Amino acid sequence: MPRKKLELSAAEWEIMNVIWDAGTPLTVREVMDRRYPKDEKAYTTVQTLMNILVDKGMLRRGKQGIANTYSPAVKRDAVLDASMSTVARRMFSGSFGAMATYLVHANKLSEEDIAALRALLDREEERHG
Amino acid sequence: MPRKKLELSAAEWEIMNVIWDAGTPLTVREVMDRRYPKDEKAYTTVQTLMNILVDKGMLRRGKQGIANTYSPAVKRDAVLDASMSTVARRMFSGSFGAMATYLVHANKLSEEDIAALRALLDREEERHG
DNA sequence: GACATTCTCCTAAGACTATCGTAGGTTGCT
DNA sequence: AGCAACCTACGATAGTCTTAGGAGAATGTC
Repeated sequence: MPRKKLELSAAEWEIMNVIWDAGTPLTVREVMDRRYPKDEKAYTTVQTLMNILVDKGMLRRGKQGIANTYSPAVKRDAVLDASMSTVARRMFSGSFGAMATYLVHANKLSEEDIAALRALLDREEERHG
Repeated sequence: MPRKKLELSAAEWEIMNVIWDAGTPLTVREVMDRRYPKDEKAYTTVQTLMNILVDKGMLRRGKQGIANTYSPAVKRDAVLDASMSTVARRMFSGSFGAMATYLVHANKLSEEDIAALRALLDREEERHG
């Protein structure tokens, strides 16, 4: 049975990001070309990882000629939500507010980031009354 | 040799949080009492984890009678910075701004969180001119 | 002194991750 | 038909994470 946990390792994130960005199904070769053009990882390593991602229910396998193709089986936002919840739980006692505070407080945001964030907050407030 | 990477696994975060919160050196038993009062983990498991944390340079070992005591060797903020940078790199193409946007956009913040965040932004802006 | 308790230290199994090699199938060119 | 290029499937290895048991030292109690 497919596993349920919507969590990804570092290497898995790299690959999922390529595939989410692509918008169309990709082969192992295409992921290689885009993400590891200098063979930073072996072809078979990427292949193995992508097969694991199928097992995890993250990717869906298709066929294009002889080659397997892979497309997302879950939305990036869903994985993002699950992963960020885990981060919040581990590092901020479960509080997303504390995480936001950290970002501002720890000087992680540029001037532009701050301006954009403020604008976003204004818009949100308006939307919700 | 001590390792350098300022990264923690899930179980390691649990323990480090207890010790950072305490403010004083703690024994394995004390960590057990505070975090696993119902023996959710075996004593020796916690002990092993704490020894690993010493190896990683996260904890410093002391003595209190026969028992070892453990205190933080690194500041929580330093580990938070390193870990959040990793998260940003993996999940938000390295952008903390994108992470902040996500928090607001994905409805992860309560009314209070948003108000507090806005106040914080105001104060920051004032501080920097 | 004997016994229970409480430590420490050492060891290790099981799962997951990351890495890659090898064997063998398809395709297409000459 | 033969060969190179490319693909898949499978297996092997090493490392980390999580968990915990067992041996043996120190301490407290009777």
